[in-house]
Amino acid sequence: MLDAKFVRAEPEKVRQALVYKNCDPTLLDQFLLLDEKRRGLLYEVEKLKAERNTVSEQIAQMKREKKDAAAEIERMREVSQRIKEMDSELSELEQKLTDVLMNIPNVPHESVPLCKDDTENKIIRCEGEKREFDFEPVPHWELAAALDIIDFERGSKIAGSGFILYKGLGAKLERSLINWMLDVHTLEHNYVEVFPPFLINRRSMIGTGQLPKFELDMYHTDKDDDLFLDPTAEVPVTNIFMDEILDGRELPINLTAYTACFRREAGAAGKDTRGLLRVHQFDKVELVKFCTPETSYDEHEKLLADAEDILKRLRLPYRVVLLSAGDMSFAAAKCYDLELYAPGVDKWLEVSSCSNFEAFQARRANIRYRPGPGAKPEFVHTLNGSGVALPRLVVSILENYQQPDGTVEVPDVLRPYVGAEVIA
RNA sequence: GGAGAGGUGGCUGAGUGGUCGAAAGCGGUCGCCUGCUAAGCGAUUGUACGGUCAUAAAGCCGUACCCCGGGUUCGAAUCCCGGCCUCUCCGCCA
Repeated sequence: MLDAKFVRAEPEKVRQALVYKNCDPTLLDQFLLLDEKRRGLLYEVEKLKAERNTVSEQIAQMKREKKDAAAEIERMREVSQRIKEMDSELSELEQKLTDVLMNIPNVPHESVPLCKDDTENKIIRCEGEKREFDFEPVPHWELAAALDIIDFERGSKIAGSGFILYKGLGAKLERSLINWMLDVHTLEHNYVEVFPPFLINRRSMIGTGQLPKFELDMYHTDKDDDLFLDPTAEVPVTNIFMDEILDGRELPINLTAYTACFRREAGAAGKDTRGLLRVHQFDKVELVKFCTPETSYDEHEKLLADAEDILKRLRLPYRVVLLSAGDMSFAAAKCYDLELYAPGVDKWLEVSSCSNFEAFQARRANIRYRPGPGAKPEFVHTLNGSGVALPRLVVSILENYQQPDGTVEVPDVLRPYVGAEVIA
């Protein structure tokens, strides 16, 4: 959520954000109109409340002196009635105002290309060499089926399409990757590991910006519980400090978490759905940072480097893409995607989005810090990035490390975890 | 699932329907003092929204906030109802 004062002061920046992030541009005018109305009404009702407070005090005084206050009480009865009516009108206005504000996206950082779609995304750099094959590389679903490490049919049988059953060394590879990535981030990148709940309440989903706009993308339990299945560890981990005031001296706080992630992927039907490319449940190791506004863009680069390090250590070819405004998420101010090359499907696959949300999430989730002793609390800046998401990483490993006989070499760094040099 | 207790400021913890934004302590900040440190003394110390000012800061004025939402009342931290959460005991269970 943006600061109402910012929207008032910089309407043109907000209008631009609405246009380039493909949101309803009239939201700005709705906001300004409602805001104006609200301030007028607020002034009126507060005047009445001030009167009520003074007269109530007089009544108390008169009662103490045993004087008759019947006339004042009668008058205040009417004033209170009036206040009640105006208050309910006001809270209706405020509800509308919040609804509007909640649907206004974050403003892109000045370094972000202004474009409504992905056509102006910038490839910042490519890392690692694409492997030269002296045979025709096959897609991961063929490799996995032949090696019997993923059973797509039985996964579907249990849950539905887009749900994966890993087997044998496939399951072990998955578990190894999770453990290895967590070890790298905690032991070498200075993150603290957390293991959050996988079911999340509505308030938290609003806090990070998944709601109210994207409710249909989420799995939701029945009305009595009103809980959502974790779509990304960003949600439970960012909300750890909801409604708290952090000590500025503790910042930056770096957290990493493994969670399963659940997404309905409504509206993505038929697109890249083969094999592991787009699934409803997947594993992910996430990186989350809380920092001061002064350092958030430096921390953003560090976050990117920490995620990239995983891909470098696995010696996989990838590229770094700076997303344009229209391709970024609703809450982000700036975002880099990491895309791994997968030779079997001959595609660049997104395995991480590293975003700086500035104070957008912190304002919604009410996460503040005290810059110094006795100083006023300020909103923190929050950042997160996948470090990294598993299915497409597995795709890239299988397809890049495949051998002519259909077996797959295990990357060096994973061998102690998998306990094998080859998946055969 | 059943029974009970409770949710107060950065923290601990009092609290009477009106003089409570809220005692006290801790912590923080500023100053004094002790030649350093520790201790001591004095003062100060919540947040949000709106207004005033020049849509700067400070100041000043107002309103709201003692878990959340309703209600009673001229007036609610205080009384009533609903919800959420925490703790204890029992049940069930990994």
